[in-house]
Amino acid sequence: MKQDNSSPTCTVHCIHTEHVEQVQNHLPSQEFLYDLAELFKVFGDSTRIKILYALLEQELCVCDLAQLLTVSQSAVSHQLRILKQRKLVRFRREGKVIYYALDDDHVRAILSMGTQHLKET
Amino acid sequence: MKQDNSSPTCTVHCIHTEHVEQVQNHLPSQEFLYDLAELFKVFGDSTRIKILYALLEQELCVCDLAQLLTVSQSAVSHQLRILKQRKLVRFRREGKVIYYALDDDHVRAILSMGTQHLKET
DNA sequence: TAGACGTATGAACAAATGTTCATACGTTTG
DNA sequence: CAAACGTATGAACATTTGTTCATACGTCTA
Repeated sequence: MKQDNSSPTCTVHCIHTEHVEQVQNHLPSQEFLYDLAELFKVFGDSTRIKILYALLEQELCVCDLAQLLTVSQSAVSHQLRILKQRKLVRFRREGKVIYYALDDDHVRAILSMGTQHLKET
Repeated sequence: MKQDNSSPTCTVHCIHTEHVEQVQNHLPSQEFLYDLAELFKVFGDSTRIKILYALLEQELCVCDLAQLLTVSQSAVSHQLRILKQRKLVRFRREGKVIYYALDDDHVRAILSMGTQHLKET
């Protein structure tokens, strides 16, 4: 996250300047790349992955998820909040119970891409 | 990562047992879900995302990447090691210079799925 | 073969992240 | 309306993670 223009670390020599410039022109904005990383970060936790896979099957309440994953209600709730923020899950209230479900078809696609990569490794 | 069978946190009441059991039967193995999370974790860092996007354009050496991303050679190298471990990039040596390139077509697919999700949010 | 250069890597440190604990909130029911 | 229940949330803590710094490794060249 830091930048050091003062020291000639290596930045000066080597370097295929044309390549760098060419790539630079085709690179998406810093902001976009940052957002993209933030999105994948959400998939980068096994508890959340399990939640997503579970909801892939059917909608579930918080308690169901807690039991299914054998983690505390609090932990699940915290993770659901993150998934909610990223618009990956949605919820509906039915009395005291809150049911969560997937909010996006891309979830399925992203998970399956990851799976394919793992299988071919 | 912990489990607490002793306390009746919530686990006892509520719970749609049939739902939980049904989902449980369709859930992939813990190990697989863990590996999947580990894979996405690699995509969950903006430096690595930038590297991948850059290599999407063309093969580059470590110095090129360092300059392109304005991070130190060391930092890039550490990140490349992680990408290598996950079989996301490969490299070839040409004298002193080492060129990195994408090693997998899924990278492109995964990035584009993420992009689509961001666009629709 | 010694020096230069590009790259890799281990240790240390700072920042980010996930869980736990305690507690608050919203809804239902007696 | 008070108690019970399912869920949410803030703070604290421990772990993980990414960068930096120093240095080692591998290749080329004088």
